[in-house]
This record gives sequence, structure tokens and C-alpha cells, in this order.
Amino acid sequence: MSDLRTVPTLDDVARAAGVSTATVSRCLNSPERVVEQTRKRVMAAVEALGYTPNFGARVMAAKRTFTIGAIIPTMENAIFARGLQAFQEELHTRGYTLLVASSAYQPKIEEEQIRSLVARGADGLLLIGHDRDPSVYQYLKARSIPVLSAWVYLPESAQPTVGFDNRQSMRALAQQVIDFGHHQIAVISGITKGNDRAAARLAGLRDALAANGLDPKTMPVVETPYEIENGAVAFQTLMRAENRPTVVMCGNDVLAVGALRGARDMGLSVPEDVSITGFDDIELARIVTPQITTVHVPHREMGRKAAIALIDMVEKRGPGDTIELKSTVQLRDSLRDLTR
Amino acid sequence: MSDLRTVPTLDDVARAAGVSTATVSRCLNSPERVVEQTRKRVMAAVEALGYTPNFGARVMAAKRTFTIGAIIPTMENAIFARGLQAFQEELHTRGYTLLVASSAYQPKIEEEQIRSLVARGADGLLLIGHDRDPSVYQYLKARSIPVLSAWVYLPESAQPTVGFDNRQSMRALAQQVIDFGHHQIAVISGITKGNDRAAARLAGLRDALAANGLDPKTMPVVETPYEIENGAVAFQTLMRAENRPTVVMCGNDVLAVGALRGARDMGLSVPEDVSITGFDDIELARIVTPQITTVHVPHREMGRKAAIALIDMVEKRGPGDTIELKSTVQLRDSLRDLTR
DNA sequence: ACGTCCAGTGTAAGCGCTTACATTTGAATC
DNA sequence: GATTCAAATGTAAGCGCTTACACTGGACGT
Repeated sequence: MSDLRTVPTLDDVARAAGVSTATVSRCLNSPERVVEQTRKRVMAAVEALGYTPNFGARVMAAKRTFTIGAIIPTMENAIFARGLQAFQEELHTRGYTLLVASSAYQPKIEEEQIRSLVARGADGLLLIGHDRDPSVYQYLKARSIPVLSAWVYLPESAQPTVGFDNRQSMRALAQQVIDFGHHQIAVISGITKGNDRAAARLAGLRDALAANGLDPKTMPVVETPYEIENGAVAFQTLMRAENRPTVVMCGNDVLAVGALRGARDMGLSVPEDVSITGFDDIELARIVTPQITTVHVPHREMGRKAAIALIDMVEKRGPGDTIELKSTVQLRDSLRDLTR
Repeated sequence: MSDLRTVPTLDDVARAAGVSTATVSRCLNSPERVVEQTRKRVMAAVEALGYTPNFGARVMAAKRTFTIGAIIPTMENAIFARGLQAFQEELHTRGYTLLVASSAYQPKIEEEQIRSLVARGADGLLLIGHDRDPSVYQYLKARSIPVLSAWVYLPESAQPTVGFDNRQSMRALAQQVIDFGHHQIAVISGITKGNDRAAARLAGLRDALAANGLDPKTMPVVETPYEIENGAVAFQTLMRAENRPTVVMCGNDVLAVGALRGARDMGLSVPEDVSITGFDDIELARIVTPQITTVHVPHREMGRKAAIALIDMVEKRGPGDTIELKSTVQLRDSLRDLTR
């Protein structure tokens, strides 16, 4: 009764193979330093016992985990799914494992998750956006854990970033909208507080208005969390105002899809009665009818490059590259050209 | 130069607070066993030094991690997102952390991920579905790591399951479809090999046909991975056959949305020219036009109950409860009633 | 006044692994 | 055959934490 089958340790393997624990360890970590014959014997023992190294012990002894942590604001919608998938694929091919956590867009939870991932020995961290309490960066710096901010491009930031210029991208889309003859623009933005991407997009919108002699102050804006339902509600609020907008520009595709639903529920057709635009170009944007005009972001490329840059930081302990990706305006049916 | 700031350890905290490491450890893990005054002093030191316990060391010493691992087939689409979110919320309120990994529907990768999570000290595991190599269950059993299979309900299985009866659910939907006068049924199924949910759904479909005097053998079936694009392609393949189906039933909503797109691309209207059904009732099903008739699954409830059941197993080391959840047929516009 | 008891704290033995350093081995050289 | 030296392997010291057990001193009963 007392000797229940127990988990095999390095010691057990060493004993079974008739070598020292050091040799077994070397077989596993740098096989070239062990002569073929011995290695075979050890591997056979590993196999026979079904040995799996204990991660905790390994971390403690080696100070390296080949683990990268990522904290994304949400898993519930697809905004980050594609980029994260590419990130993880690239990590995988380079022998790293990804640990994912989500923060529900709450800085407190994000900090908690950061600590948790660090405590678990993450060699590096991927965060979304760049705006956060300085103490967070200090904490990471004290532990010399490389951090990379993605989904943003901020050449002047202290941390490397891999992403695109949210402000400029949204400005480009707005310019297109204005060129199509829209002057009554309303906005459904994500919550800008604590979300630099949302804030930058809104700023870009204002830039475009100002540049075209329109007054940004008069532009109706609703801020609401990125959820379809919220998009629908916000849309209806905006459309019930006295002078209706000709276009509702949304902070991302999720809100845009919600707006579309809002329009359907109100019996308005898009783009005949009102135009709608999104941002991100997630799959959703092409699924709905009409398909949504949006800003295309190279999610997969961003994920891949972020992985490469972060691993570079981890391995070379260099400062890390900041990489800018180009977004493009993606015209589809939800935006009407009023000039013709 | 040589004494770069370094990460504080328990020892540092103990020294700073003028107590032993044991006391510090107790402050952190069972505060009630330390007198208030001491605790305050210790906590102050913890704060001052910015101490975070080293996870690896903790795992090694305590053999408990308060970490639950989950391996889902994919993060790319929303099939598991909602349930997983609820799972994680419930874990969080009970003081556990969730580690997520994805297997891309590949058993090999799933096994790898299982090992990785186990090595990382997961106290318990959530897996999707139940069909896998027996050696996996053996491995887990040898390490006495509780496993729970979700998204399926299999009262006769050795492991507890929390989910619904995929076969029965699909059969119920098919019955409804048949009651609506459809006799030419075609199917777009997920890959059934290595996916017991997909296989069960297909079986349920055949059950319904057989029960209604239709020959399951003549039913056209295309198997394809769960991706929108694949749904579109499969749909077109099916619709180009000589006798067109009146309804295309899909293994899940993702495929159904793809089918819908396929129809749009072919210039067919749904449900006038052909009906389409899905499974899962993810948000997508209500976003598209027409909204998709599907099987509603209580994702959030499933996630929550799975969390509760799994923690029970971890803490009580009991056998674990098997819980059945009820799915319901959700009628929407994509299915036409031919009888009227 | 003395013994009991117990809450609060300290001591120290691991947990399973990596790796610096020490030792052994054996092929190559003289 | 003796010597040298690099390659292969072994020895053992931690890594940072938890916890069984030992110790301390004050409250209480007699």
C-alpha cells in the first residue's frame, strides 16, 4: 500500500541507466556532450520510466524556461485571436511555449497577470498597447524581463513596439470617408481610458476632421466597451439625435458589427440610409452583410514579427527592435460614396 | 557594478522584517497562523522590497500550484471562447489560475501540451471531448492529476464529463428539420476522426434519418475542418450535385456561416432557395443575415460547472461529478418550414 | 510555586533539477 | 611503456520555497 506508483525523477532515471544525474541531465539538455552509447542507454531508461522533467525544479536550477507570456485584453472576441495564433506558431517553431492570460481590459488584472507570468518564469512578455503604470515597467526591468508592446507603433517609447500607427490609420480611413462626401460623422469608440489604441484612433479621427475644415468638437462620440451588443445600443443612441449622421465610424469591427445590427433592428439599410465603418479587419467584417469597410491590419505578420523580436530580446539581451507595419484602408459595401 | 539590483527572495524579506523564512511563508500562505503585529511587519517588508514568490520554488516545495490547465482545440474561432471565459472566471473567484493551450485539433500536439501543463504543475486538467489514446489517461493517472472532459456528456466514461449529449442534440435538430418537410438533407461535418463531438453529431443526424424512414446512406456528407472558408467550399460542392438538397446541416456554426457565404457567392438566397443549420449557437449565428437555426448550448454554464467539478476533484480527491447540460433547438430564419 | 498547555515562532530538511568543478578514462604522442 | 590532454562522466552545491518538528514563554489550573 505504501509504495503507490510515484512520479519518476532524474534520480530514478540515473539509477535505471547506471549513470549519474548529471549525465541524464546532459542527455536531455545538451545531448552532444554525451557519448552515443551512454545516451542511448539513458534515453531507453527515460522511455521505460515515462519520465518527464519537473518544470519547477528546472526553472529554479536553470533560470530559463523557454516560456513567453502574453496578456491580451480579451479572449471573447476575435480581435487578438489571429495575431496571437501567429505569435504562438512562431514561438513554437523556435522552441518556446506560450502562456496566455487575459485582463478583461482592466489594468489591475493585467498587473496581477504580469506578476503571475513572471513568477512562473516567463522569459519574456508580450503586452498589448503601451499605456500602463510606470511601476509595471520598473518591476519588469528590475527582473530584467524583456517586454514587447504590440498592436501599437511608438518609435519614441522606451520599450520596443511592433505594430501600426493607430492614429494615422484611422485618420486615413476618415479621410476616405470625407472624400466620399460625408460631413456628418458620428463615432462609436472603445473606452479610451487606459486604452491607448482606442484613444489614438479617436485622435486620428479628429485629425482628419480638423484637416478638412470640419469641427471635431461637434462630432458626436459614444464610448463603450468592445462588445457587439454595445455597438448596437450606441448606434441607436446616435441615430436618435436630431441631426442624423450620414456615417457612423466605429473603433473596431466588433462595434461596427453591433452598429450594423442596430441598423437592422431600426429598419435602416446600410449603406443606403447610413454608412458604417470598422477597424481591424477581422473575419467578422467580411461575414456580415453588407461587408464592412474597415482598416486592414496585418495581424498574422504582426504576431510573427513580435515573436521574432521578443525572442531576440530574450536571447541576445539586446534592446529589441521597433517594427512598423502598414495598415491599409479596406473599402467594402458598408460605406457609401455620396459624391456619385 | 557587481551588485546589480536583484530579485528579492523570501530570505531577504525575512531579514528585512527580522523574522524567520518560515514566518514569512506563513504570512503569505496561512496568515491566521501569525499574530497581527508580526504579520504587519512582514507585509510591510514584502511591500517595500516588491517581493513576488518564485513560482517554481513554490511548486517544488508545496506540490500545489492552484493552477488549472485547459487545452482547447483552437483559439481562432469563438467556439470555445465563451465557455472558457466562464471557466476561467469561476476558477479565479476560487483562487485558481488558468493556463490555456491549444492543440489545433491534433492529438500529437495535445499530448505535448498535456505534458507541458503537467510539468508546469497544473493541479488539474480540462480537456475537450473524451476520445484520446488510453496512454494519456494512464499518464495522468500515474501522476494522480484529475482530468475533466467537457463539451461532452458520457455517463459511462471512466473520467467525469461535463457537457451535453452531442448525438441526441443533433438528432433533435434534425428531427425538427424533417418535421419541416425537408427530405433532401446534405451535411457539412467537422473532421470526425479524433473528434468525438463531430462524430456524435453526425451519428445523431443519421439516427434521425433512420427514425423517419429515410436512408442515412444516401445522405451526402462532406467532412472538413472547422473554418468559414471550408464551409463555403463544401457548400458549393454539395449544391453542385445532381439532386440538390433542400437543407444543408452543418457540424457547427462556423461551417454554417461559411455555407451561408457560399450561398451568397452562388447567388442563392437562404432560406428561400436552401436552408442552412448550425450547431453551438455562438454569437456569430445571430450576427449573420439570415440568423442561423442552430443548437443552443449553455456555454457559460458548462464552463462554470466544469470549473466547480474540477476544483472538487482537485481538493477532495474524489472521483468527480458527471454533469449533463441540456441543449435546445434554436429556430431562426435560416431554416425554412416547407410544410406551409 | 510549579506543571501543563498552546499559540507563536524558529530550525532545518528536503523538493528535482542544473552546472561548476573534480575525477576518471583512454587515445595520441613521445 | 610513460606521459599528456581532451573528452566523458561524476560529485555536490545550490536554486527559493514549504512544512514537520522543536522550541519559547505566557496563561491557566492546581
